[in-house]
Amino acid sequence: MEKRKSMEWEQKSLSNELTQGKELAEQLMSHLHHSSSQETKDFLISKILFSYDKALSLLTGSGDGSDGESKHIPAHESMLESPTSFGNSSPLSEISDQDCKDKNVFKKRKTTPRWTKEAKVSSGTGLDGSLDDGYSWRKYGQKDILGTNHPRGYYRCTHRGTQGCVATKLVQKSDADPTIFVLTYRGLHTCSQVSRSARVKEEFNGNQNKTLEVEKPNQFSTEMSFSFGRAGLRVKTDRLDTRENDIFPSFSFPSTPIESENVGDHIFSAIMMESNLMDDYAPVFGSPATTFESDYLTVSPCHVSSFGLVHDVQTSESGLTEIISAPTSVTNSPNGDLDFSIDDLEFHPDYFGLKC
DNA sequence: TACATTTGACCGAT
DNA sequence: ATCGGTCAAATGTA
Repeated sequence: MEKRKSMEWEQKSLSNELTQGKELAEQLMSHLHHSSSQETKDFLISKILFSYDKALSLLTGSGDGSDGESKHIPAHESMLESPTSFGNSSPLSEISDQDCKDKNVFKKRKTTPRWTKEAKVSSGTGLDGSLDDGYSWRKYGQKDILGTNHPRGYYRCTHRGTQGCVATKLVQKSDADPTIFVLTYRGLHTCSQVSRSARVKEEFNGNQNKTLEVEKPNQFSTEMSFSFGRAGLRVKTDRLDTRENDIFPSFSFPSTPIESENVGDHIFSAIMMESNLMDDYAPVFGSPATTFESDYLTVSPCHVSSFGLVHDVQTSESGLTEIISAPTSVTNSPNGDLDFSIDDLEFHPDYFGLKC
C-alpha cells in the first residue's frame, strides 16, 4: 500500500519533471526568437538539463528527485573541498542522489532552510581585493572552519540596523586555489540601495560598449555580476601588514571603480549549491506539484554553473561585458543578493515567464 | 564622533 | 562534545 503510493508519487514527480523540462524548452525556444541574453539561455538550458537529470534519477531509482524536503547540504563545505571541480560535474545531481538515500521525503524540515548562492572569485593578482556587489557589507565575524586552511568571514548588510535588511554573505578563500574566494549569499536584501546599484550599472554602460539589459529594474539584481566586474574590484592596500589581511582580505564592497590594472586576471564564476534548488525553482517554471515550504528561494543569474556549466569568464575588456550583460538579462534590482521570498514572486509574476 | 573591524564568547544544531 | 554562525565589547580608522 505504502509502496504503491510511493510509486505513484514518484511517477507523478517524474511526470512533473518532464513537464517542467518541456516548459523550459518552450521558454528557451521563445528566448531564442528574442534578443535575450546568452546568460538567460544558458540558464534555461541548465534548468532543462537538471530537470532531465532529476527525471532520470527518478527512473533509475537513485533518488526521488524531491529534494524540496531534503535536509540542508552544507554546500560551502562540499564546494570548498573541491572548488574547481564543478565544471565537469553535476553537483546538484550528486546532492540529489545523496539526499535520497535515507530520508523520508515527506518529512518536514526541522530547521528553516537557507538558500545560498556561492561564487568563486579569482583575483589572480596576488593582491588583496575588494568586491563590490552594489551593497554595503559589514563584517560581523570571522571563523576558522574545520578542514579549511583559511578562515571564513561573515558579513551582513550595513542597513540591517536601519532598514532591517537580513542579507548576509560568507566569504572564504579557497584551499585548492588561494586566488579564489568562495562567496555565499544568504537572505534577501530588503534595504534600498537602488541608486547605488544604478550608478554602478551606469558606470558599466559608460565603460562598456555593450548595453546592459534592464528588463526588470525592480526585481532581481545583477549585483553578482557586478561584484566581479571592473566596478566591483578594487585593490585594498590598507593594513596589508597584518597577517590576517594577507590571508583573508576584508571585503568592504564599496562602489569604487577598479583600481587594479590586473582586472583581466579576475575570473568570475558563480555556483548555486543548495539541495533544494530545483524544487524551489519549480514554481518559477510552473511545476504544478511544487510546494512552498521554504522562506526563500534563490535565483541567480549565475546558477548555470550549478548544473555543471560552470561559467568562468575572463574579465578582460571583452570578457567583462559578457559577464555583465548576461546576468543582467536575468536580474536587475536593488536586491544584490539574489535570494527572494515567495512573496516577491507573487508580487512580480511577470518575472517568471520572462526570465525563467 | 561615527562607523567599521577584530576577536573571544556565546548559542543552537547535530 | 563539536562545529558553524552570531553577538558584542574593544579597538581601529577617517
